[in-house]
Amino acid sequence: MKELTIQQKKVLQCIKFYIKKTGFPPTRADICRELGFKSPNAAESHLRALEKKSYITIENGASRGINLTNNSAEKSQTIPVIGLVAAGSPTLADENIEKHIPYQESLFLSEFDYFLRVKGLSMKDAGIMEDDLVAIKKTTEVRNGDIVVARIGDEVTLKYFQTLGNQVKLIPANDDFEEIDINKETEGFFIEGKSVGLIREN
Amino acid sequence: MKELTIQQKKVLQCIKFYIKKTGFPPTRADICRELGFKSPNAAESHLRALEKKSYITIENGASRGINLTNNSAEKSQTIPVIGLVAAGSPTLADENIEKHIPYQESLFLSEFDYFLRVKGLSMKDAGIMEDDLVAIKKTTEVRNGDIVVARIGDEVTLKYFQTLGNQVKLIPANDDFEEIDINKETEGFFIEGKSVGLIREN
DNA sequence: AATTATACTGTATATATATTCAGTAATATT
DNA sequence: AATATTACTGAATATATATACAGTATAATT
Repeated sequence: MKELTIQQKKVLQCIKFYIKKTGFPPTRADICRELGFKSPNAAESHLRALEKKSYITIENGASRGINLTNNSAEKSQTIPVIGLVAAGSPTLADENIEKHIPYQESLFLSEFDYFLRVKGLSMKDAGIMEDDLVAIKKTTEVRNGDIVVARIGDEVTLKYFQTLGNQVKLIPANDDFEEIDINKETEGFFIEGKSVGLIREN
Repeated sequence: MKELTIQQKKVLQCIKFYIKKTGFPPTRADICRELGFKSPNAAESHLRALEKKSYITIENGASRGINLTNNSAEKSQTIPVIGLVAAGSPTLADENIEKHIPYQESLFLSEFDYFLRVKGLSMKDAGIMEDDLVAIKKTTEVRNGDIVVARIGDEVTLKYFQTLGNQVKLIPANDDFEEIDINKETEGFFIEGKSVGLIREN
């Protein structure tokens, strides 16, 4: 896939936007209007360049005969899967990302930012098993009873959240694990987000 | 939403197909070619009828200025959710279907046919909780250890599958529930399918 | 019985549109 | 130093296209 110039990218974006807005591709004149060109040939040349680099195909002679190729078509949105084993904050940095999976906006009731791959069985009684993917929404606003991603220093865990005053309890859903009691203000303590859903691939 | 005539449906289908094929809407002449009309006005009148019934919008003066409305746009594929409480086989009959949810082909590793809404906690230790949606693949080919949808008469349950010879064990993942021992040939006993995944909406 | 909607054919035409040709200018590549 | 690529303006034009108008015919609605 050949790289596009800045102007070519603009034209490609313009085409995508126009199709989204109207349902059909733009004419040369439409592109000129959108991007401020004064000659239809400006659009024409860019289109031919995009065609040459196979971001679009052009049906010759047809009006609005522009077709986005698979390459340039908006990829179906994907969402990252992050391993819980990773030390430190579950960041979206590349090294923490296990893979990307296709994502459907309306999959869960709430929006979410990434999937966390669960390690261990500390939330077993909440039906969260090893290797499950927990959908995490990045937020610090969590309520008692929420299942949260908490970080203490480099340690990241998934636990029930329970608070009273300045004291926070991180409660596992498994008798074999110990509850964690911590002060809200403790250095290195953060609530990274909360669980809004789960998927399991058998 | 007003009903369409047979011809109008054909024209609408033709538009959808044309867009899928080429990436842009058809001209009046294109529609005539596809449907065998001899006058562009045949297409024109149908388009105006579709516009009137708000299946499409037409941008006047623009070539190929046809835009499918939300109503007529292809709905993203959905998959049915069936309540486990339903007596009898979990059929795809309307009365058993709780709702449809958007479905992404590649959501799980295996294909599946429907989601089963879980009632009760008999599979709790397998991390399957009340109201979870278990992705079910319709099949009778199941292996020891699979989580299966079994039906005995009118009773439908989700259990671990274990077999030896002609004897089948349906094993719950919860000590509070009893294992079911049954002969493969028992009248009214069926394996409806097996679990291939799970999603939970918090 | 009169009107309206459906379902076309056939002709005509203004204009929307693709596309070519002739330039200019800056930058990158060979 | 010569050539190609990018990035346009500006003008011209063949043709692709929407769309109006004049009909014909059948079925549905009022």
